Amino acid sequence: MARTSKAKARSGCPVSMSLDLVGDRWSLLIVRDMMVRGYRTFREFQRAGEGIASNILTDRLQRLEKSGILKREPAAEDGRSTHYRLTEKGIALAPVLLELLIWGAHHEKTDASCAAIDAMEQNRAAVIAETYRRWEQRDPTPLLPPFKMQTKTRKKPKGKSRK
Amino acid sequence: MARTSKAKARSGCPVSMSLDLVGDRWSLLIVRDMMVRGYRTFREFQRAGEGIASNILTDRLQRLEKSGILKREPAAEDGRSTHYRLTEKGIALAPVLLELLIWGAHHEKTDASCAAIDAMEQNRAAVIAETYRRWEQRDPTPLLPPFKMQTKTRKKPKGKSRK
DNA sequence: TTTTTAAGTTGCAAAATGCAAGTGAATTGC
DNA sequence: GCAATTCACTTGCATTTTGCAACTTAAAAA
Repeated sequence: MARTSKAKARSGCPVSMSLDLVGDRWSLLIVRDMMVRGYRTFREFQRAGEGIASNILTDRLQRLEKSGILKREPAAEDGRSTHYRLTEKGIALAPVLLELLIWGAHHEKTDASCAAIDAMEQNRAAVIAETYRRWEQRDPTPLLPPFKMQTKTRKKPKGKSRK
Repeated sequence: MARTSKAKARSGCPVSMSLDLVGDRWSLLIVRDMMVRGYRTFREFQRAGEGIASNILTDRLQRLEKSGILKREPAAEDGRSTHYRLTEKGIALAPVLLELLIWGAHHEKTDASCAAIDAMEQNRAAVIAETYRRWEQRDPTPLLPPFKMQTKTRKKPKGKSRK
């Protein structure tokens, strides 16, 4: 059940308040899917995310909508479908995601190319600007391709996964 | 019970891997306490954090230690006490926290002074540099003062809380 | 008209969280 | 030296959140 909108603010610290909204394992992944992969539908989040359950996805989409990070709009081309779109507040999370990306790439073994990360790190402003441009123009071209999903029971395959 | 070190990586995406480590409601608050407030002991986290239960705090500290974000060292001056200290990997979260701070301050009603946030936003590199300096020199002076805690059952008092 | 598909909902089991009380070793106060 | 206090946890238990599989409803396709 989605929590009611005025649930709990733990302190007046901005970091704490930010984490009240997006401090869980899924919210920022959904925002990432919308921001850098151009995903817009429930289906896309569910299939191409890293295995979120549909009830949790429903809950997170509702919470993100309530906190003003995204909004839903009916899909023009298909009456069954809904498009989710980031608000200005949502797209403003771009720097947070970029720093999480850079940090993870430096300190964990990820599938990201070092060269690509270095390039982003050297050009943070340009990456952010391009992210905003794509959002403003509703350009759904992925900024980054999705990374391979890990299967539950086996380890990461040894081969070099992406160029 | 703290999860074993090779628990679950959900995908090779750096953002996802970062969130596997710090994507919960408490981990980044602990890092913030260490980074900008100079807190070092269990006690300080427990009292001045925003109400974390002691068993959860224990669990988070263990997890953060296992993931290499902080390390524990016995307190020289008191045999009962332990000092927690960020590693290089931990202090490297500074940009993530700074962006969360800026985002929260802009998009939520927080207790942070607008002028202070603006100053940080205009001087990100200087803020990060100062954070690193304090870490390197083990300077425990708070970079930012703690914000007021919210009580559970009543709303935020109306008076202007901090200048 | 039947079948598929999108976007959920529902029920239930398992895990994580929160709370209060308790533990044991080190330290302080007297 | 000894009782009281402090620090860093544990433990037990209730509540909440998550994960999983199956089911539903409306719209589109065949």
